[in-house]
Amino acid sequence: MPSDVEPAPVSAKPPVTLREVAAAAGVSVATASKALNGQGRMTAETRERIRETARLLGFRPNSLAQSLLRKRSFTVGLLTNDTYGRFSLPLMAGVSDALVDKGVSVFLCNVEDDQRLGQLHVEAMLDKRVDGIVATGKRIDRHLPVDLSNLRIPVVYAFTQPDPGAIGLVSDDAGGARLAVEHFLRLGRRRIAHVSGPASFAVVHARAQAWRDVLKENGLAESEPLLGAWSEAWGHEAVEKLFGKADREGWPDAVFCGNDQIARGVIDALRERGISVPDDVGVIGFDNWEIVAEATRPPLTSVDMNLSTLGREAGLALLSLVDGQPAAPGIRKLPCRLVVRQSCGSPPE
Amino acid sequence: MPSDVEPAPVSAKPPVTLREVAAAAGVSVATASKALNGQGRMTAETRERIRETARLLGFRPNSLAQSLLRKRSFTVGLLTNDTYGRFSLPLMAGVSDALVDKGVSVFLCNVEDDQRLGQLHVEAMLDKRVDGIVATGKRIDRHLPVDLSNLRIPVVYAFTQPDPGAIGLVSDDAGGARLAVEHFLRLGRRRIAHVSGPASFAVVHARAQAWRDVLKENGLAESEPLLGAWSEAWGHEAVEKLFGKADREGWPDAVFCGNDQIARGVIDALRERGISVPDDVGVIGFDNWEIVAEATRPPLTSVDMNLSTLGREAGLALLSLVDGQPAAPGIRKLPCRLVVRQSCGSPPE
DNA sequence: GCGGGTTGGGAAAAGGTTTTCTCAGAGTGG
DNA sequence: CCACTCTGAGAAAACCTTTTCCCAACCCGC
Repeated sequence: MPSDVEPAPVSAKPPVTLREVAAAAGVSVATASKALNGQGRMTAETRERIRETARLLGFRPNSLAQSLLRKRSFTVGLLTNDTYGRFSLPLMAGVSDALVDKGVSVFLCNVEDDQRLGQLHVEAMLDKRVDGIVATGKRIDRHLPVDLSNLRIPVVYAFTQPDPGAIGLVSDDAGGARLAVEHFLRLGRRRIAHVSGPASFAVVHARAQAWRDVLKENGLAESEPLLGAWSEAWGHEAVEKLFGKADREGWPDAVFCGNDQIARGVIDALRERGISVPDDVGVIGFDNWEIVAEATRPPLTSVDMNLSTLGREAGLALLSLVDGQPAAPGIRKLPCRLVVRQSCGSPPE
Repeated sequence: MPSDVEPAPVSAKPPVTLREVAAAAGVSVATASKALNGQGRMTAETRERIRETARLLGFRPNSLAQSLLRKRSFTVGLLTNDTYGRFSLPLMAGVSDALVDKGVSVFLCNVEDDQRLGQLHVEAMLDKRVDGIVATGKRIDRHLPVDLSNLRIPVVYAFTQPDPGAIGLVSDDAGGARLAVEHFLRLGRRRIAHVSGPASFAVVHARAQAWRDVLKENGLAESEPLLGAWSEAWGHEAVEKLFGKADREGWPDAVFCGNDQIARGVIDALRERGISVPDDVGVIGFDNWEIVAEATRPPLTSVDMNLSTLGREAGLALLSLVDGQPAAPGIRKLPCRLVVRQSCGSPPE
């Protein structure tokens, strides 16, 4: 028999159990358990000896067994249909971040827009006894393709349409839009246009309304927002509409865009027309998608929805729900944040 | 007592157990278990009755208990440090897709580049008795900030540097580069430049070498690749270097870029110089990041690394490892695919 | 009617942990 | 020396399912 010189864990060595620790320390499993969990009464000496033994043996409790008993799996599910992860990932990072300290892990499931897949994943989660579910999506005004309304376990909705009576966390789109428009105003801009995405999105209306409100509050002329697609191409088109007329006096001196891609299109189109950003026109985007915002020339000032904070809040909310603390249902809006780069110029002295 | 009219599951009703099913069907738990799993011997009538009872009660077996017994949790961990998910998400989609049919769920953990976080997550996974781990990252030539080499459970590396003796799956970068350069050649392009990322990346060398090889094989003049950053800005700069000289004869008629962002910068810069893509110069990118590739003007032909296939293969490989089937260690390269859009023009008649 | 095979189903252990209950022994006061 | 209270630790149940025996009853042929 080869002398077991030390490491070489042959890959198939079963984990050490509490029973083995107890045997090695010369106590019962009950005592061992209590020693490691700081429960029960025993001499400090005994407790320490058991702990030391456990450490030496590399004992790690089997979560499965614990979960079975405690009826808590210390696991939550994160459901999303955001394939590209543009929104899900920061959100997931937040959720995960909020939970990792408490020893809670996250099942991430992308259900696309597939009912069957959604059903499948939710059932898998339920079978694995997740403690709760965070539902998230790629837009605020649509449900995921699954029904989470009668689930026996808590559900928190983040950045997706919540079921009635549930807890939902979304970004404060109106507030975000205000941030942008007011930033323009502070910089002395007065003719502020708004170019946004399809009218079918709720956020488009929320942002447009806030834009209008701020203009009105400041006694400025209101106009119609330009609604189109969430694309660069639409940004180009919109510039054509806004700056196509010969009358330079009618040109805006600021464009607030519904997302960063539109903003990028706008900035590119302006440059092609020889209109300077930010000297002639300021531009603000929405989403603060760094990969886009930092690549525009000049880098794009943009509204950040603080998705990772949203995720963190969602995680914490779910956790307190899991702990049985009641929480008021309804939609909670979390503030956005303006990330200033160079597409708006500096404030006047 | 309110008549239990039907739904209204009061949120806190414990799941129905096998014991309850057995009681309701008037059999023992053993028989019930066997009936539901198609094991054991009993009259078809009994089996059917038990199944019907289970269905009626909405019984779903407790995965935790099953896992405890079978020593398989039907759960795998996916470790990544790719915060933006540019690479991880397609990969994860593939992994998940390969596993969902087998009833296996995926823990996604982003460890950033944080040792502590990595340690934490790996231990959590181990405690939860994941059946295996897929390690993935944002570049092929770096290790994750965790040591997975002595883990007792199978590990498959996908799109990250594997430990020696382990199984790794990566994209065939050289093959992908060949695809691009040969595409140019088929279109009649002869002066093919290469603009890529930092020299510190292994893929940069692999792709550049393949580019050089294809040129040499075809008796074309070789030159040095232009190495810089993975950014649009570098694409602009590179165009300045390549097309700055007055001598038009020395200009390339094709640029093969190390990623799509560089390609985008190149295309934009060419347009600004009045050089037509694809008429004067063809451009190919790498990564096929649709969000970029479809927004360039014209849309960008790009090499796709088939990451979701990579993920799927990784998932299947892990699964067979978990099932105890031996697999040859080493790095397996999966082919890339050229996605043709409009940045290279059409083949000559 | 009886030995032997088959059939239908149950009892019990196993998996690893937590928790409640119990108990033996030690210490204390009278 | 006795009754009582602590103290430290163990036995066992519980969580839920699977699986390995095991057993009773039935059927068959002789």
